[in-house]
Amino acid sequence: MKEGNILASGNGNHDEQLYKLRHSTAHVMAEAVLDMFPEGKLAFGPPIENGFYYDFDLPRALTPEDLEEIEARMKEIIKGDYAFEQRDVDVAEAKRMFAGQPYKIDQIEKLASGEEDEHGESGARPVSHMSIYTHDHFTDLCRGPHVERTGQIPDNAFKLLNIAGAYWRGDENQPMLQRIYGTVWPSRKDLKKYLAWLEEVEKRDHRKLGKELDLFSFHEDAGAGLVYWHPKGARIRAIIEDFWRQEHYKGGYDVVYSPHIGRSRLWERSGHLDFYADAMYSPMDIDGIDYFIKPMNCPFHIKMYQSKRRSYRELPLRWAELGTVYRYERSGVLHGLMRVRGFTQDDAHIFCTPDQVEDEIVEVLRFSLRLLEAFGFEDFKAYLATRPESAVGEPARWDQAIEALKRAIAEEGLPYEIDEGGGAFYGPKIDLKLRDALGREWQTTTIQFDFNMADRFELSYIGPDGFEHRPYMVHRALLGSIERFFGILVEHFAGAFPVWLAPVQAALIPIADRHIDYARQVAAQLRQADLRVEVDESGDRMQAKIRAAQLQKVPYMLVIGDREVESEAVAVRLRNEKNLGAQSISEFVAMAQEAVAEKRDL
RNA sequence: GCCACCCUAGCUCAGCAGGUAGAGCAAGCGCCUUGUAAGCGCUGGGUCGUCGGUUCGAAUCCGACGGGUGGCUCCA
Repeated sequence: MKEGNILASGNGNHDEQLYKLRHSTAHVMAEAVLDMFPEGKLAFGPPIENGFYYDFDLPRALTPEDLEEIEARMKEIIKGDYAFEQRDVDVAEAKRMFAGQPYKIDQIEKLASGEEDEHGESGARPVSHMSIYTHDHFTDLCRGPHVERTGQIPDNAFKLLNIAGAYWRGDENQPMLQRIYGTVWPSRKDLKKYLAWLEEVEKRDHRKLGKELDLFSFHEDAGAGLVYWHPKGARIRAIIEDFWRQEHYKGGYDVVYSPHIGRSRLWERSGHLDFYADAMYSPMDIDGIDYFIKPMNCPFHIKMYQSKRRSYRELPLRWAELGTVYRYERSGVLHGLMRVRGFTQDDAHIFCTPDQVEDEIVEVLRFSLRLLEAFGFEDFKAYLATRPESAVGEPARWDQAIEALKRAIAEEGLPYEIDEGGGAFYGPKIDLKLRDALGREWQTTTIQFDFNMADRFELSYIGPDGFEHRPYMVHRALLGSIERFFGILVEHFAGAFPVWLAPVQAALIPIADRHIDYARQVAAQLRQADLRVEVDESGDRMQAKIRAAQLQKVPYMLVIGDREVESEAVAVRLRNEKNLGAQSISEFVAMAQEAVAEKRDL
């Protein structure tokens, strides 16, 4: 997950300034840290989106109190207004200067040998000189650029945010370093804006809202990463799934169901046991035969394909399934609904002839965008993932498939980036990321070109020539995982779901107990009109009932007192605090149904 | 899995120089019968994540395990 750039200036010069500011602040922080820990070892400290970090190897673990002290020291360095001075040194001098800094020496050697360039990319040319930057008494190996003087860093617009562990060079076999994340902005106002954004992120956290809105839970005593859908969460999920199913039928798909476990031979054949055994749940022994709970649905759909002879005349076959899969995710990566061990893929496999595959991929892209737009998302970006190191299939087929995916993206006019080596072992893929209401990117859709499974299972169809041919497979999930997509929706809407998704669309609020009977009658009528309603029969006063509905983010609050009973009406209040006054039941039904049909907020 | 931190009633949290637990909200009951974001009162509720250790004595100190948070690595 990447944080959105809330300044979103789109101004290249501005970005350059921010880069310098953040990079320079990282250096100032490193100096402050070394002041506190003279024996500390420096690793890398780059600027990043919205801030910077610096990795250190320190004699003890940092505490939040240390951050305050480091910040105070940083302010002094800024006040000192030291110049950032750049110069080039040769390898020998660089090694001398960083003699006590093993990570820097490592970097110098990698640069000198050409093993890595200054971006950490491999295959660079050996260099004889390298750039260093000095300010005050701190020097770092660095290609810059920096601001001219430390005094140009606004001392009231930076903040150290948190401490985290990070492996040296991102390699889990290397030492664990301590990383300090910080943020810095051109002005105090910008910093405040960013901190407010972070607060908003926290407020919308789906784990917090999930609890407050009674949508789902996890149970440590019953297993980590396994989701329990409460009635209200399940209600929303059912709506999503119903909509999904209808759209798929309309889009020329068929919906299928498959088992949750399968014999080991299935997973050997598919290659999953070779490539992903570590991430699969351990086998269970049934009558002396190993069965695995499924980490993917594809082998099952393949078995169905094989259930009879296929003709080119019935292709493409588009089989979709809301298939729940289980994967053993390492404990440290679990995160609310976003990363779980049991989840439901909105999966589908398309079996087609080689000359159909490109059209199919274009159509899947189109279909996916249409589906996601229905949930209120508008901003998408594509990522084209190419051949990973451990892959099957000849490079020529990969190249051909990648070209096909490129053409599909071009046809939809989507902006895209190449994700080098990010493909699945069985084929390249297009991932879609959407941007949510806070500007954050989330990966949902994945469309994978798979020319491996069909080979492994020796799939075939009879062509017009009467001979057997190998079909191509496209593997796709559009919402991704239903659990994760639901979490994204919760955060995107901050729990205030549009009417069509709201688990309770209207809260009926009788002012006094004598209005309860009428409220129940109204509720029955609304249910007949396919609206989801609840009558608040608690002993609370009206104000408290409104507050309760408001906190539950119920779109419509229907207040019922003597006047409404008398005139067979309801007094409509919206969750945005607008008061629409009295409406007849049919008026309200028409309004609510329209909001549902148009998938509107209210 | 790795580093750091955290785990006290359903929820949010207080209790931190070790002397066997509190608040607000929620819940149950009662009073009030109410007009657009919290009416009042009473009551019940916790083997302080689990196990082990130190101690006369542990929610409080130490260790292991489980779960979580922020990152790193990983993500078919």
